[in-house]
Amino acid sequence: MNLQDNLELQVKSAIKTLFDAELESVEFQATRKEFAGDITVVVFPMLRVVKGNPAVIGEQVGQYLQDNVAVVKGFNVVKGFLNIEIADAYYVNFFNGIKGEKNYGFAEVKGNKAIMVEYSSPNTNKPLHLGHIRNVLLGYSVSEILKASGKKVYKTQIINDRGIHICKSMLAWQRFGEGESPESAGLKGDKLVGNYYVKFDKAYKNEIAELVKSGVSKDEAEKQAPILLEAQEMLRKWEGGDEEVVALWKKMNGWVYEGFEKTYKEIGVDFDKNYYESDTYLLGKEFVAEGLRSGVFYKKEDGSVWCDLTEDGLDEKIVLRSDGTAVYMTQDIGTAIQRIKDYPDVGGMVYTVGNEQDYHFKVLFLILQKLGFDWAENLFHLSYGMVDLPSGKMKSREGTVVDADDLIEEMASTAEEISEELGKLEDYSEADKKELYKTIGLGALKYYILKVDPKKRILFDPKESIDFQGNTGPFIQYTYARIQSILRKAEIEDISVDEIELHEKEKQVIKQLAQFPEVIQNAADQHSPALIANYTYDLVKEFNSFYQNVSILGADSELEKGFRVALSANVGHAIKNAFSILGIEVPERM
RNA sequence: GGUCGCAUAGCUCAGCUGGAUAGAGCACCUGCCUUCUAAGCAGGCGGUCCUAGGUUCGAAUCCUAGUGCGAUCACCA
Repeated sequence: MNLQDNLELQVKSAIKTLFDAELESVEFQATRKEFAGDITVVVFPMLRVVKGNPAVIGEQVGQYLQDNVAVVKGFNVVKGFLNIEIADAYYVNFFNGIKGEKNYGFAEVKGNKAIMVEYSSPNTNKPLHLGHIRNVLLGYSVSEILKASGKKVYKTQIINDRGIHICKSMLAWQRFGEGESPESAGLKGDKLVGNYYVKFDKAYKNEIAELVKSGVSKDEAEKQAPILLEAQEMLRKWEGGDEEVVALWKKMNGWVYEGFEKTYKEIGVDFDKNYYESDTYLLGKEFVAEGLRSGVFYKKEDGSVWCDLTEDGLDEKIVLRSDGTAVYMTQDIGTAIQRIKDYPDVGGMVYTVGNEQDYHFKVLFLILQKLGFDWAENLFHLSYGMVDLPSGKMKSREGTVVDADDLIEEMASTAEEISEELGKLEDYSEADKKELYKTIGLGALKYYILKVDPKKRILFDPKESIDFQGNTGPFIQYTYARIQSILRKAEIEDISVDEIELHEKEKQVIKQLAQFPEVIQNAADQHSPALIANYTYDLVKEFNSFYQNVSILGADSELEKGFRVALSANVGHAIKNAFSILGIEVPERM
């Protein structure tokens, strides 16, 4: 039983004994630094069942605890706050319990239901950008956090491989490409296809301008531009299975997938399974027909199929066009069902998608419930805020995007500049240096994005580079590296320490360490890597303060030295584990 | 217009189910490298927690209204 649970029981029995009253719960908080004590009981809520002066009640409860609980060695009362001092032995004992535990913080997998996390849903007509990076980092981290909290997790993505967007790139390539390929151009496939998407847009705009000049209204021109009509025709051909179009579609999508794979690999994320909308939209259609039979949906005169959600406070939603073709919703219905078919142990799903789609997912979940799937109760939209630039939204067509690959490279080269300046890596090989710069650069980027609450939007200014000092990834990596340095030098056998007087800084570190498992559970419940990031930062701050104020290798006794080395090692494990569920690597040196 | 989200120091962000004098980092200012890596430590400066009401012993936190910003309400995805 942990300290707080134990104290809760004791406080309850104190109230019972002293005042013959029943307490529902006890409110605890960490004791503020300016007061003596380790944990604080808030007396005010007790006034509901015990009448009296909170300071006096605090005194009495405090005395009771001191008399009856071994680990309570003292107390003081400030206003309605009972500050309890805990004996060092408790913390030493706790530490001995977790000493050397490499997996500290991680829970065992329990239950037989798995969660599927979707965390990427790219269109195949353009490369990944900073917005995708946030999406991917968030989802990957939430997957790892869920695993660490004891859940079985499948990671997946949905690739939006069909539709007018890819036809535009295909058409532009046909027209202007002259057979260009990633190999011939020396370009990543996604970049190449993205270029043709931009080329399409240029040609399209030119045609609109021409039409407007010849007297057509702008609205009309946007609808009539020949190149657009041709792209639409191409989409129809694709849906009709036209061999030539399908072959081109396969070829260009293949280029894009290769490019995506490279980027994912650079970022360091992976998927257990990929889904393609071209595979799942048909299943969606089947279930629309099914829903039509069961009365969940209804058909309008023009043949389009709708779901009436007005009773749920929402609007009517189209699930199938009048010409019988699928809409976004159709595909998502199909994809969800397909996933459960493929993985019957999945009991819930998490969709990592931007908050611009809040409404869409509200509707999707409701429709799946109406269709009667029991797992539809356990769907969660992990909705995150957009990443905006000072100039506003990122737009691929207008070239105002921060490209994912470029950004990762820039981060590494910033890390290189800083490292070179500090000059601590003289004896490193070029290859090792390069590896390290990548670790640090990516660490900075990932931490920068993950430390903020997912639902808040991020304003990213490319001119102001991401920090490497203070509350940053590299700061935490640096602390880890210093710990490893100590461990390399320590040459200490495993010493068991039962009785030792703790230095204040040591106690603070142990307290912080003790919270880790709970923080993971919290982060899992709230789907928030930010909680992990902030926790890690606090832990590292405590450790650094300890490190700078207390000599570890120069401790007065072998016993103390051994204890401090072991404590440092455990902080190292916690940092490494915390960062691993953020998807960030830690270096042995830096 | 309806709905949803956000608003805390000059900037970037914490603040858990309501609890003590609202915390960090960056920036600015002071100290600390002859001792385990100074990407660090110790300290200083800096706040109308958007506004107004309400609930409560107690509100940055909960409720109501308003303001500002963003998103969304397509036979687009």
